[in-house]
Amino acid sequence: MARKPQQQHTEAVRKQIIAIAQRIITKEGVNALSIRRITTEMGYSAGIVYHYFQNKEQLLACVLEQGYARIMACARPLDETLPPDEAIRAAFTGYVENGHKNSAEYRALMFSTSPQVLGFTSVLGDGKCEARPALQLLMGTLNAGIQQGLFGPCDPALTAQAIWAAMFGLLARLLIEKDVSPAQRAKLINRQIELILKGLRP
Amino acid sequence: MARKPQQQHTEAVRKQIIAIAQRIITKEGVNALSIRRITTEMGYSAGIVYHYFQNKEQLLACVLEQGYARIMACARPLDETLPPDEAIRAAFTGYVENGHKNSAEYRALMFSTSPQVLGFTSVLGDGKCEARPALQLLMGTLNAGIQQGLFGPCDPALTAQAIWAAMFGLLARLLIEKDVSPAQRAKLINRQIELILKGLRP
Amino acid sequence: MARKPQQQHTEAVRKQIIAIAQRIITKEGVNALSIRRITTEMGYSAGIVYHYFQNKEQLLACVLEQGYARIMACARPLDETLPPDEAIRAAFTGYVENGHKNSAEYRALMFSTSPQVLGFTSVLGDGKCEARPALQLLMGTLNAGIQQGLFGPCDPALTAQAIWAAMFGLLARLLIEKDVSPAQRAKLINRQIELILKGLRP
Amino acid sequence: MARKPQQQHTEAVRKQIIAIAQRIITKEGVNALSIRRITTEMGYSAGIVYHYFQNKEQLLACVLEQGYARIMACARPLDETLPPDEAIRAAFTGYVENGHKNSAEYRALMFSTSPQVLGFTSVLGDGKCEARPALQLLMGTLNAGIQQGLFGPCDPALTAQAIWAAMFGLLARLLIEKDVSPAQRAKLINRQIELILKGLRP
DNA sequence: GATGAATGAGAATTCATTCAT
DNA sequence: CATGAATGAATTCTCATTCAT
Repeated sequence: MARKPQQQHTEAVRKQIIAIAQRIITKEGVNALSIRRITTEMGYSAGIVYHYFQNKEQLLACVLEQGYARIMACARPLDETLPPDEAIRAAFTGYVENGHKNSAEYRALMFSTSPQVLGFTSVLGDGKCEARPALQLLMGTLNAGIQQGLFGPCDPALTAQAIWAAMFGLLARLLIEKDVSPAQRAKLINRQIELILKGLRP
Repeated sequence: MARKPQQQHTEAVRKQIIAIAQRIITKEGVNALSIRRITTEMGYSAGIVYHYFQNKEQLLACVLEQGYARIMACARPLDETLPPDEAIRAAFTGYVENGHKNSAEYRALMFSTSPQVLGFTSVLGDGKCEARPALQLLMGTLNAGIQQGLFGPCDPALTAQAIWAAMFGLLARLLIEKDVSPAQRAKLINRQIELILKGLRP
Repeated sequence: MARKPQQQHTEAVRKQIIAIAQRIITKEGVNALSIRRITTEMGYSAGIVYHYFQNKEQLLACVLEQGYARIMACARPLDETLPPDEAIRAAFTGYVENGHKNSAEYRALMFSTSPQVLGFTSVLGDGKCEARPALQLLMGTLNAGIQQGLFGPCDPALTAQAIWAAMFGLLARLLIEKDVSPAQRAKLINRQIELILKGLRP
Repeated sequence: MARKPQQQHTEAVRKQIIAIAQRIITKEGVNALSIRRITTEMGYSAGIVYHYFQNKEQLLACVLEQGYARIMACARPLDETLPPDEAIRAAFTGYVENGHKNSAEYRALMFSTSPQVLGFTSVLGDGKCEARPALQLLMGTLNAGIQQGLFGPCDPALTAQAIWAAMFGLLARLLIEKDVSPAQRAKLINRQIELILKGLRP
């Protein structure tokens, strides 16, 4: 009977740690994150973090994993009722805009070379297309397009990776170069998608 | 009379600082860079840096600027004697392979959000195509291709930026995900360029 | 009725704590011992220790006491069927070799200045010979040797302490200087015992 | 001109660090030594230590080296004008009494297993007798005694090590067991030396 | 121009211990 | 009996920076 509120509290503190860490990263980048800052902001002592996490590294991994989940939850998935090309256009427009909104978090996540983070962000490896839901979906859409004669024949795995890398590149630079105007951003997104879709033509 | 050799010496020390910093970054990444390490390796005392640079930040900017110059110098420029599509293929293959070789330095450079660094690495802004020699060249090649009927009509500035972003995205992820096999890397590069070139067709 | 199994359990936990602490000390030295490590290895929470012991210090004293008992149990006692000189030779050879095997534990024990530990490890005080079974035995052997004319007359208590200190010194330094070869170790042990036995001659 | 006082000051601070460290060790043992404590007592900031020493370990080694030097300087060396047995008696009486006076320091030194410290405290290894001046002297005295017919023939190196270990053992236990009365201490020292000298007889 | 002393802030971790539950 | 949350003090060490000399 007494356990539930306790558990809730426990979970709450853990979540609070993650939340504050997330906020710091989002606002000031991953280098600004320190155990001390988190706990000071919480009004707790520094040691408490080691109650809930083994390491700073592990804590960071959790934070980024949560961030990844959030981003993925926000991302409009490929709409399978649309024609493949329209689906791709819609999904990636959403993807870039969404990433742009969660700028710092996305950057911390997608630029991280930590093995733990790469565990769910890496996409280029041979066979990664099967491991990543997003890429799998994209591959499916490509296959559909090919069967419908909308797209020319191609290796769908490699192509999915190429498309993903291209869109990532645009988003990455938009995050790095902060002062691109919204109008220019929209134009770039459109042009990028256009280029890709034309590249897929039979 | 005595000033010139003095100035030369001054310049030499400055260059040495930058060179060592560059080496550290190249070998061990930007986080391994510390004033102490630089000066210790030089056999000087730490304070010396503040005679030549205001800040660590400013020093870093200088280092990266030099790095940028070096990378640009290494990059195979667009070969204007080749047909435009071949020129693009050759240039970007070289670009990615080259960036992959200077991994840490390239990453420090291209992922930096420092205004000073962005001063010569930003590419997405409206009008940036005229400011960046590399993009200018690419734009020229695109124009040539369009005139030759190889490429369909398009906004060459926007297209150059899109192409550049796409290739950057691939390189960026190759740098982040360290364990992509050379074979897979080659395939990805090829597929990416193929996709782009097909996207340019009339 | 329910108390007895409870008490048994209580005792069992206490023993387990001591056993694990002993293992840690034996393997990694006394500095590697921490409450957390003990309880983690037990699958208990850290607080549990304070149900069974007042302090880390007190816990440590208990551990060392047990260790002392074990070492004493292992030590080949003086064989009263042998001639006194042979008995001494055999016992101390065994003593040094045995201490060398349980290196870390022996060191933690014999170098400890904690009053609690000294309660059963001190040997030099006036009258300690009667309080320490090991010294008592040695004294008996000396007396036997004297009566048999094997050893010259002497104060047996003082002599037992001197002999013990001499052998302790050799063992102590063997533990401190880790890289003495087994051959050299054997030679030193022999020489030490030889020196002592000759010193006892009439 | 300005350099000398500077150098003097530099040296002074270094010495002060060592002196305070020495005092802490002497008073409260080697485990009580911390960088913070040293610098706080000096009225300096903690970082200063790393100006003068690379490590805590290195600092400790310096402290102990100094301590070793001091102890050695205090130790009455073997008096070569005395007959060998008298020389040994005098030297070791002085050695034990002296070690007893600098109790904690001696303990920190002689019980340390740090390689750096063992570099000048180890004595048991094969050939160490040639490397340690003190042992060399003792060996010389033994040889003299043998030639004079005072001592029986023996391996002088091994014997020197054995004697040294025996006396070390007595001193070590005197340091560990703090409450041995001066009278008992004197008796023990005498008995120990007696035992050894008798052991050396032909 | 160059040094070396010195700082102060901050980094991650570890630990023994307490206490309400 | 046992837990788990929490603390607070301690640990070594690193770093950018300043400044008198």
